[in-house]
Amino acid sequence: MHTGPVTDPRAAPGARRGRGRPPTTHAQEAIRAAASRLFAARGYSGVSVREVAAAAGVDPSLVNRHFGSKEALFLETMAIDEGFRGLVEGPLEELGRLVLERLLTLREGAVVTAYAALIGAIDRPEVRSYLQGSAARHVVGPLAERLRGPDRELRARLVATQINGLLFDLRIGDDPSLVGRPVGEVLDVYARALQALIDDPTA
Amino acid sequence: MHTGPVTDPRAAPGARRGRGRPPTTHAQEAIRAAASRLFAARGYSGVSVREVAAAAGVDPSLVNRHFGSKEALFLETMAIDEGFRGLVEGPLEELGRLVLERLLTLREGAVVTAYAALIGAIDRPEVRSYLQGSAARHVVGPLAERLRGPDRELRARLVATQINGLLFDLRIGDDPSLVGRPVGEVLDVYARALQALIDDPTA
DNA sequence: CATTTCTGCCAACGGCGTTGACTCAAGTCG
DNA sequence: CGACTTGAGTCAACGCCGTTGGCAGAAATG
Repeated sequence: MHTGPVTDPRAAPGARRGRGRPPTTHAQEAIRAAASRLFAARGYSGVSVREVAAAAGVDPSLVNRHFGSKEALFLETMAIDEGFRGLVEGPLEELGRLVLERLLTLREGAVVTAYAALIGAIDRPEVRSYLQGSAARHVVGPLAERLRGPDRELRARLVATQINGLLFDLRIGDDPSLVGRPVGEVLDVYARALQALIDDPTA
Repeated sequence: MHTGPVTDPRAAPGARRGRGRPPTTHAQEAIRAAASRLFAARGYSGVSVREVAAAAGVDPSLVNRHFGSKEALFLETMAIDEGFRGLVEGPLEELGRLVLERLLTLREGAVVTAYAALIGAIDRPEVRSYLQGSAARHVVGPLAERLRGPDRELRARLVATQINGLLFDLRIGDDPSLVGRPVGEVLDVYARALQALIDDPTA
């Protein structure tokens, strides 16, 4: 059930190879597209390799041949952490609000959907270490440098904790309190909590 | 490989039943004990039903006969939310600190271990709704009643979000920043963030 | 004692992620 | 050109998974 042209000459077995050839085949791209859609919609454990293969119109063993394993495919399609780049940039005095505006704008977008899927697969050690690294790269690291006052590293770490809490609750809340609520309300209230960690406590 | 006395007369097939009989059999208790230990140590997806049965010294099919399914057994052994009862009791002025003291005291205890396992199984819809209900019962409900000022429900909800964030990070942090650190440090810093939601913003 | 109830055992089901052997087209090079 | 290598795609199978249904037999019930 793939909509693309089945008669695409590139789909023929033993597709072109060589120097000038693109590094991915038709089947690889179909697998990646199907995996992105299915994992985002139903999570890691809710989608089987055979299902991805069927949606992509290929043999199940091709998935592991091209991507190594189900988990590697999952990380390759869901781990889009450049979406969080620059999350903690901006003036410190209003950074709490700024971070939340960015997160809630991202909401419903591919980045947050992917993060929800990653959170659902937190049992997997490799997913866990990816999330650790992502938080370190995009939140703790950049923020700790800019904070003033004592406990900079810890405060930055706990800002990441608050962000994780929000993303986690967007995940466990299928419809409820947070989602569907006017963005401004959540924003104003939670921004105070974030700002309490950003402000220099001795000032 | 069960250490208990195999010759325990109660272990004989067709153990006693009837009015005065305890509502569980030897096998049921062995399964429950093995499941508690294994799920707490390695999470939902890291433990198979057959493994629990082997550790309990019983046939795998007995697990589903007595507990219905793997997921039901998991919830029955890990869902110990009475451990969070009274979490948000105490004077509002220092409730942020008080809540964190309780949580970090619980840390390393069975309650937090079980919650880590539940968080790891957040993909399962029934686990998700259990966690929602638990937060509503022990945090959002009792706290919203006591808060003063605007947005009481939302502020209580976001306190639960912050608690979830902390528990989530205790889960994804296998060893690092938060765990192993002097309890007082995390406590003092994060308490400010919690208190920012508890205090009446108009006061 | 006859009947019901329920524990526990066994074998099997369909589905899972993954692997290895194989075919065959495309590219490489003597 | 022809031999060789490379890698995509196919097929069948492996071992493990959660779960189910049939069966034996002891305990409770009358």
